[in-house]
Amino acid sequence: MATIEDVARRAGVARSTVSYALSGKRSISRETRERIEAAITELGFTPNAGARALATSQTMVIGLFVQFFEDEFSPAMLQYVLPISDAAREAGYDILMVTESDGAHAVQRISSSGMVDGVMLLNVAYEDTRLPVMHKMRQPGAMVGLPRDPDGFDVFDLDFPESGRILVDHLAERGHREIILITPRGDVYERGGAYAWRFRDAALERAASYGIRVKSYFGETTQPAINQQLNEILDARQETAMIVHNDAVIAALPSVLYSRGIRVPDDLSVVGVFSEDFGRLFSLPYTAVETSPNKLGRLAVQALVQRMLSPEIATATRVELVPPHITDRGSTR
Amino acid sequence: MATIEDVARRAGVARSTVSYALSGKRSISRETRERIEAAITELGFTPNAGARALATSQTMVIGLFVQFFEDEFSPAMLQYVLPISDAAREAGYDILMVTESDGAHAVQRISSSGMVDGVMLLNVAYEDTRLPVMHKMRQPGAMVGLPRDPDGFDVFDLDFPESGRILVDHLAERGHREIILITPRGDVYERGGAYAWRFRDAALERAASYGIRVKSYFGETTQPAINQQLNEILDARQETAMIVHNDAVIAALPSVLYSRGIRVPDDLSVVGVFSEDFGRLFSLPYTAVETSPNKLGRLAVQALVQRMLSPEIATATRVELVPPHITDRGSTR
DNA sequence: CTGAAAGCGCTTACAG
DNA sequence: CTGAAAGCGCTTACAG
Repeated sequence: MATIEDVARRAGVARSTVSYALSGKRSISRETRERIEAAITELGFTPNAGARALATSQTMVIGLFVQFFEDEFSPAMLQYVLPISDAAREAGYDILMVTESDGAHAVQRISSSGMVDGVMLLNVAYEDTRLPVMHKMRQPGAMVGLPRDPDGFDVFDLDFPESGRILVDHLAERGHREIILITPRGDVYERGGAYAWRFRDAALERAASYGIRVKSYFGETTQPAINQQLNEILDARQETAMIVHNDAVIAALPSVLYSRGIRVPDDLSVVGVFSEDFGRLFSLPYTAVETSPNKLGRLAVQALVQRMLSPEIATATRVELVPPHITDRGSTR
Repeated sequence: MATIEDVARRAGVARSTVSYALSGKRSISRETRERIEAAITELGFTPNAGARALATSQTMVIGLFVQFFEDEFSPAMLQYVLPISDAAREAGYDILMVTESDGAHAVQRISSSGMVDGVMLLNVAYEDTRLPVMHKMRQPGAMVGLPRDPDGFDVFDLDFPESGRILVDHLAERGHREIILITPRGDVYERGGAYAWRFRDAALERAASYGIRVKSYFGETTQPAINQQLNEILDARQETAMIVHNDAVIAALPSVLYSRGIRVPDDLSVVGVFSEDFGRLFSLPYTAVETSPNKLGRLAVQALVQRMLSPEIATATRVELVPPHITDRGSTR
């Protein structure tokens, strides 16, 4: 591999001149620049990223920490990863994707060895074990998902309480007085998936204010348990509407309803919480709160990039709950 | 951040001694080692990855190049990414995941800057534009998916021709004489997704040898086109069996069949090509060739790691077509 | 407008 | 068993 030294020799200049030609940090005479450019082309020179990182203390890499839980539905994750990767690249950063099950250890390992300029967390739990490590590392951090202690980070999340409320409002306006609510699985609550109870508590409270009765179930996440549970729920059903806040359940819902001959919205009103892409993937004909993974991912990257560029704001805390928006697919009475 | 110099000073030894204590590449007296270890703990020292990479020419990072095509079904991709990431970590490597749409440029950029020790390609096309770059780069490469010119790389793929044959055999043995075949979308052929025609050609040839008539369709990949096409195919159907080699179509199939009252296998035999995880995700009750993304991903990583460790084999070519295996879910006559 | 040199934080022959 | 020093390939004050 050609080094900057090779280029300098070939162009008959000093290494520093080549470096400045590359960075544009000082003006170079036309002639010199052309000789350097020619040499670079002829030698096929690309600066070595490791050497550059060592000299500048900048790797131009963002660490993306993803956790996969057995009890969660994986396709949703990709919706965040892709926009994050794209947004990072647009800002000139590459993505080191880390999927180790011991997330705290992974963050520690990657941040302390200086492999990345910033850390991005996905699938954040309320008491996330990665947060203590994040607080001590020298790089700035951002995340999608609201933890208990977001101090010093950029945090983006859907406004889940408001999501719960507007779905209840939507059904209340249409006269429903008894509602089924299917939530994430119980484990998610125990693990501290804040989105689960933030959504549910707000929905229950709003329903109570209307005098609406809500029957709440922890949804399953794997087959055949999903279908079995749905059938049991539907066997016992007296309610006229259903709110589903569980990706795996809503993905399975159309076939279960078909098989039972339950028509939506004539026999049952259904609303959910999922992204447009997710809905398209599973052909879901249900009105839903859009979860905007795309938007959340991009916002988080942009905020993180800002933070990496200006250490002054490195200690500020920014929590942004994106307002929910209902996509009406006509699945309610 | 503490450096190796800080540790050396604190332990009262030379930098080199600390380095050797870290790597274990020469014996250190008990006392000295203990002093060094204490210093490391007290200072919270972790070697700087960039400096190490510069000194050793090893980054311990694998570049994973993923392409997302509009006309392909994304959830399948994650099934490869996860096992690859896990297998890499087990071997001591991290994953730089690159999703740029210009794959050739991305490989060029990452490999020439020395950010990775090896390159892994996913979603490989027959005439993959990334291959020419791969042939010129200095790092070893591996891929999942068979290109026209695999020279010098480790290539792993499902044996698609054999997959097509055993599915035809499976239906032939059960007496089917007329079969519907739904393939990937036409674009995939044009783009050079070899798995598409390798599977189809072999299936058609085997069917011909039995005197079985096959009606072949390019499947759609997005709703509502999928359902519409399926309905048209089923309206015109005279066949007794269906082979589906298209993720998006098979994911949508259960609800279409439900809605038309077509029972499997009583009214129609159905077989597909998908992984166990994929089948679980979409609750697919169909007999299928297992695509083993898990196995393919891990094999490719292991081969790549071998290659990175022993430059002697760096020029060898290894093409491994994993024999297909049918998972019988009772969806045929 | 350009060069010579120090320094980033490691590893590894070379010496003893 | 341990140290002093060169070198990996860049960037950036410092000088002119």
